[in-house]
Amino acid sequence: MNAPSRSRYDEQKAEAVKAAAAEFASKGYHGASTKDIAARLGVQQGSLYYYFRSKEDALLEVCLYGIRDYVQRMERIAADGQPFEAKLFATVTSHLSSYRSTNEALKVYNDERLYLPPEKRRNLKELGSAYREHLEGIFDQAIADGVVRADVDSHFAAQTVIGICNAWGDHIVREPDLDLFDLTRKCTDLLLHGFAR
Amino acid sequence: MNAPSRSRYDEQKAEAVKAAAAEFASKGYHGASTKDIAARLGVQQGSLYYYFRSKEDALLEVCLYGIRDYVQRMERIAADGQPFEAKLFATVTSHLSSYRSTNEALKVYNDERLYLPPEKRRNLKELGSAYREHLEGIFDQAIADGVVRADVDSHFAAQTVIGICNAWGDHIVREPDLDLFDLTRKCTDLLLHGFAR
DNA sequence: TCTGGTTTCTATAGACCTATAGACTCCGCG
DNA sequence: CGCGGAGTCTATAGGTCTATAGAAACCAGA
Repeated sequence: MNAPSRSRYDEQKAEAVKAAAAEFASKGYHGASTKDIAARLGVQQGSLYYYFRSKEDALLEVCLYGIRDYVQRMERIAADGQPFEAKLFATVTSHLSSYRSTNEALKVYNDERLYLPPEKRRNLKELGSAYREHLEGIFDQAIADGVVRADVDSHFAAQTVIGICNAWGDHIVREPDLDLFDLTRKCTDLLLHGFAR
Repeated sequence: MNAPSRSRYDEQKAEAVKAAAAEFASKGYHGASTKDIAARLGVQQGSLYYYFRSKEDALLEVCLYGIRDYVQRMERIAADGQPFEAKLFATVTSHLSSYRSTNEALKVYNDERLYLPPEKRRNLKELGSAYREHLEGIFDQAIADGVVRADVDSHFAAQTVIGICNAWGDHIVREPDLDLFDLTRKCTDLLLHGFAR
C-alpha cells in the first residue's frame, strides 16, 4: 500500500500489533502469552520488547488500532448529509465490516480493554464516547426530524445499536463465511421496524 | 432457604462456585487466580481443591450454574399459553434479571466458556442450543400466527434477542442501579416495533 | 473421652510468564 | 573493507501460578 513512506520499523510494528490482536482475540489478554504472540509473528519472545514496552502497552496499541479508523468513519457518517435510514445502514455496515477488516482488533477493544489500568484507558474512553455520542446525535436529529419516534431514548438506542453490532461481531469473527450484507440488512430492518407485523 | 436438606459440603461448594463466578466475571478466567478465588471465599488457596478437581472444572461449574435455571425458565415460557408479546417480554425479563440474581455466573458463561476444552463444553453447548431453539420456536409460532412478519428470519431473531440481552447484561453487571423494568420495556419495544416512526 | 470422617491448612514441586541484559547478525554507506 | 545502527537472538532473574501431599483442626457419635 503506502510501503515506500513507512519505515521498516513501522511495518514490522504493524505486523506485531496484528499478531497481538489475533492472539488476544482468540485467547484473551491474560490467556495469550508474549511467547504466543512472538511465535505468530515468527520471532523469539524477547524480541517483542523491541516494539512494545510491555504486554500491557501491546494491548493498548491493539485497542487503539481497533477503534481509531472506526471512530473516524462514524464522524464522516454523522457529518454527511444523508437521511437517517442511510446513516443507520452505513453505521451498521461500518461496524460489522470492521470485524473483518481490522483483524479482530475491534473485538479486542470490546472484550479486553477493561484489563487496562485507568490511566492507559483514558484515550480509549474518549474515542469510545465520541463514537456513542455521534450515534446519539444521529438519533436526536432523527427524532427532531420526525423520522424516529419521539418516545425513543437516544442513549438507549445508541447503546443498543452498538450492542447488536458487537454481539454479531462475535459470530462474524468465528464464522468467516457469514454474509455481511444480508446481516446488515436484517439488523437495520430490525432497528427501524422491529419484528412485529 | 433449603438449608436443612443440603449437606455442609453442598453449601460450602455453592459458596465456592459463587466466589469463582465473581472472580471470573471481574478478571476473566485466565486473569483470576485460584488464590484470588480462595481469598474471596476466605480460605487458603490449596483448600479450593477440596471442592474442585481443577480451575477448569471450577469454570465449568460456574458456567453450568449460570445457564441452568435460565434454560428452565425459557422452557416454561415457551410452553405457557401466553401470546407472543408476553412471551417476548418474559424472555427479556428473565434474561436481564439473571444478571442480577445469579451473581455474574451468566456473564461468565457468555464470556469465558470458550476457554473450556471441547469435551467439557459439550453439556454447555446443549443447554445453550436448547435455549436458542426454544426462542426460535417462539418466533416460528408467531410468524405462523401472523403476529410477526413472514420475512423475519427466526434464527437471526433469536440470536439477536440473546445478543441484545447479553450486551445490556454487561452494563447491568457494571451499573447496579440500572432500572431493569424500564430497560426491559425499551428492549421489547425495539424488538417489536423498531425505532422508526 | 476416644475415634473416624470431614474439612482446612501449610509447604512445596514444577511449570510458565514477563521483562531485561548483552551478544550477535545484517545491511547501507563512506 | 570497516563502521555504526537497526533489529533479532539467547539466557536468565524473579515472580506467579496450579496442583498435590501430608499434617492439623474440627466435629459427631459411641
